[in-house]
Amino acid sequence: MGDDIQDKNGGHPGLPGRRVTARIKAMTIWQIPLRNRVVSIVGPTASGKTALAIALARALREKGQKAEILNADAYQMYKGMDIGTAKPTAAERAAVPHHLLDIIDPAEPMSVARFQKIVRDEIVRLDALGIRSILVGGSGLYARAATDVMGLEPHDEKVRAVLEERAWQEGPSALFAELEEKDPRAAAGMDPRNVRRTVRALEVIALTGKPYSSSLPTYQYAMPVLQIGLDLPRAELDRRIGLRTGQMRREGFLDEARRLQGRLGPTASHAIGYPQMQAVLDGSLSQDEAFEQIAQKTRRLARKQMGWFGRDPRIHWLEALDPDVEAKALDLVGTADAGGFAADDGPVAPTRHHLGDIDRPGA
RNA sequence: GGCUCUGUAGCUCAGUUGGUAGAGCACACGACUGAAAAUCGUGAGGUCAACGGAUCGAUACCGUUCGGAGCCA
Repeated sequence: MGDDIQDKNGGHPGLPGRRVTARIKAMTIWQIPLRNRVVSIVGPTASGKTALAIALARALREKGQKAEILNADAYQMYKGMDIGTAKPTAAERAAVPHHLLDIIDPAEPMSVARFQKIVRDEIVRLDALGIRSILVGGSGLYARAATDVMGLEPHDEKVRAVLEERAWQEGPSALFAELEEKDPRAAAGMDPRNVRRTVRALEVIALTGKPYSSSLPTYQYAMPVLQIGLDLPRAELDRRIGLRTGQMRREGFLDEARRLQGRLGPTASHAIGYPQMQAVLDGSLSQDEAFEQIAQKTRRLARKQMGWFGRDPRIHWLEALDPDVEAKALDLVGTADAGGFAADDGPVAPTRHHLGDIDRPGA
């Protein structure tokens, strides 16, 4: 067998370049072949991804197709973290089957690699049943891990712990110096002060003996996918975030956090809002201050998400405020299924102004 | 009314024994492969409350005014 390990791992791009990509595309040999094209809905929090996904699933159902929703959000996978993560409501879940919600305990750690395995298994399982997966998520890395050619290198808790201990003892620059020596290319791609990334690079090198790819693969799908992005003006986004934060407060976010007290693991404890609620429970923060902080952090998250998705040239952007978004999304799916789009590219390369700087002053 | 403290970046505050200023957070932009709602980088913000005095030179010293806080009456 001439099976190439690199390939199995998702391939490390940057070597052969565009030409090979084009050939693979022409042959449509997918790393993960599917009968039903996956639809991935991305965009900032509070842009209406869940609502669009449900509307789309229903519209497809009317056309005699089967489509169900897969959660691609790291924090909504946790049981009990409902209000703070703006999990779809019971009514929404009743409308269309949702998968990958409430699948792990808050104490458990989540990771891109683990998520990649879980979603892909689920996508394949549903596909075999003739069901199309509609992915809904706001985390760029997770969305990419689900649909893109992206092989994750191994991981070992002990190796990492040793490196982290060293970073603590010897300082980050000592570790980075070692990385520069062992893998100059990886080192060139990251900041010496970013301990997290330095540690991971050295971890991979220690485990595989091979250099670490410090940069993300080029945009290439591992399966038939259509990505739809929801865009909206910043002012409107901020307004919605404010409203949603207020709603979380009214729905009892504080009580939810009280129930989860002391049970949040390394990943779950980083979810926006929970540390703030904990501070309220400790008495070190007032509720008003806490919710103001939550809204602020959520706004920042939204900016970050817009930046991340704005860079992906394959996303087909729709205006969230457009009254016809649902119909337009359905059209996109139809066109994609008919082979109307090149496998990896949208019809129009997205430009900066798609991403909500409409309300920029001056001009 | 008297006494004391106080007014520096959007916010909380450093600082200059007199040579026109910084930090954290927020904001803008960016990087990103097993914590990603993470981690990290870069940048833009200030007639140092106002006016006057002394000084080569004031945000800093002196005076007055205005605004805040506290104590005593």
